[in-house]
Amino acid sequence: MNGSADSPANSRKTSWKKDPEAVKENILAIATEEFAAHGLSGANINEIARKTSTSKRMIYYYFGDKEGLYCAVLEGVYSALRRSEDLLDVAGLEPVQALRRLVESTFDTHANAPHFIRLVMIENIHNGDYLRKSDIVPKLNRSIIDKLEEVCARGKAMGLFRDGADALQLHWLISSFSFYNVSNKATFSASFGTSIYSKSQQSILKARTTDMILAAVVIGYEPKSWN
Amino acid sequence: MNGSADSPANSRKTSWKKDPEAVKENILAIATEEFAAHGLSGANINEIARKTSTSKRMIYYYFGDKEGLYCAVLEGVYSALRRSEDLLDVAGLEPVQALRRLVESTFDTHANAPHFIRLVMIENIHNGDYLRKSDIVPKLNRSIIDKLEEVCARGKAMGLFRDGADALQLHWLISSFSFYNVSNKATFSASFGTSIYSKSQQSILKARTTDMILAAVVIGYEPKSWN
DNA sequence: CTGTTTATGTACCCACGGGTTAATTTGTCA
DNA sequence: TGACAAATTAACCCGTGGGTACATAAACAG
Repeated sequence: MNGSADSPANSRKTSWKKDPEAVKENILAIATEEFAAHGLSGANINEIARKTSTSKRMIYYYFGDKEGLYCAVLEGVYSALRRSEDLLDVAGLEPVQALRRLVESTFDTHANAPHFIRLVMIENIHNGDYLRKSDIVPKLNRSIIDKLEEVCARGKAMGLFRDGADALQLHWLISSFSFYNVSNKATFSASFGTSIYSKSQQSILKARTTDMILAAVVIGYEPKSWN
Repeated sequence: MNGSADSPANSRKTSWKKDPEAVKENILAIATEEFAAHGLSGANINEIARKTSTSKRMIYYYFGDKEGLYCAVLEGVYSALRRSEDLLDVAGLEPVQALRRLVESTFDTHANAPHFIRLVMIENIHNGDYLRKSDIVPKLNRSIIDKLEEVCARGKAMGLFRDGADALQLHWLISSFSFYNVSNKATFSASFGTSIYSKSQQSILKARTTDMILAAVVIGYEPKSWN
C-alpha cells in the first residue's frame, strides 16, 4: 500500500546541519506571526511547521506543546517592547518635556508594534492566564513606571506638576489610548470610517492627547493643539 | 451495539412545543456567553448546544453555521450597547455638564458590559471581518456621535469650548480609556498589580479622566481632581 | 382527516489538527 | 573509531468538534 516506486522509503533528507539556536529562533518568529494573526486556538501547529524551515516534531522537541510555544512567543514580544522602552532616556529632560516625550514615544511604539498589541489582546481574551504563569514578565514592567515616577517627582519638586500626578495612573492613561488606537482600529473603522487613521489625523491625535495629559498634570499648561 | 434495555430506541422526546422565538433567544444567549468567553475558534458548538435547552441541530437550523451564529451574537451585543446609549439624554444639560455626563456614563457603561468588550476584542482579532459584513451595525453608531456633535456645537456657540473640539476625536478618546480599562484588566493586573481596579481607584480614574477631557475642551477649566 | 410545511430530536460522518513513535543522522569525547 | 547524546526526519495515531442525514412530531390549510 506504500512503497512508492521511485525512492522507496529513504526519500528522507540525507544531509542537514545541527543548529539548535537558529531552529528555535526560526520557529519562534513564525509562531509569533501565526499566533498574532489567529490567536491561541486559531493558530495551527501544522501550518506553523510548514512555514518554518524545519518540521513539526522540532516544535514539540523545543517547546513541549502548543501552550509552551505560545508562552515563549508572549514572553518574546513583551521583552522586545520593554527593551525598546529602556532605550528611551528622559532623565536629562526637564519634567514637562520629559513627560511629553514619554507620551509621544509610547504612542509611536504601540503604533509600530502590531504583533505586540495583538498578542496582548489575545492574552487578555485568555484572562492573562499565560502571562501570570511567566516569571520573567512581571520583572520587565518596572522600568516604565520608574521613569514616570522619576519625572513626576522632579515635576512636583519643582512646583510644576499637580500633587495628584501619579505614575501608575499616568501609565494606565497613556497606554489606554496608545493601545486602543491600534487594537480597535478594525471595529472603530467599521463603525465610524477610517478618517482618524490617516497619517495627518494620527499626528493630530498624538498632539492632542499629549497636550491633554500635560494640561491635566502641569499647572497652568495651555493645551494649544485643541484650538 | 445499542438498544439499551430500558427504553429501546424510542427514548426520543415524545412531546414538545413549537416555540421558534424562544429557542432562537435561548441559543443566542448561551452563544453570547460562550463566544465572549472563548472566542470564535475557541468556542465549541457541542458545548453551546449542551448548555441550551435545545439541540445542536437547531443551531444549524436557525443560524446556518458557526460563523452565522457568531455574527448574530455580535450584532446582538452591539445593538444592546447602542440602545443603552440612546437612553442617555444630554440635550437638556448645559454643555460642560452634558460632556461630563457623556464621559462618565461611557466609562460606566463599558465597565458594566464585559461581554460587549470581549466580543469587540475578539472581532478586532478577526480584523472586523464579520462586523463589516453586517449591514445593521454601521447604522447603529450614529447616535453617540450625534450627541457629541450637538454638545460640541452648543459649547462652541456659547464660547465655552475650544474650536478644536471634535466629536469623532472625542469619541475615540473617551472610548479608549473606557474600553482599555476593561479589555486589558488581566494583563495590566499581571504586570502592575490590581490596585487601580479597586472600587475607590476606579472612581478616581473616572473623575480624573473626565476632568482631563473637560480641561482639554473647556476654556479655562480647572482639573481639580488632579490636585 | 389528510397533505404540506415548519420545527425538532438522534445518530452519525469525517477531516482537521494536536500530539507521538520510531528511526536516522550529526557531532563529541574517550 | 566506536559508543553515546543531541538534533532531526517522516509517518502515523486518534480525539475533538464542525457539520449532516434522516426520521418524526407539531401546526396549519383546505
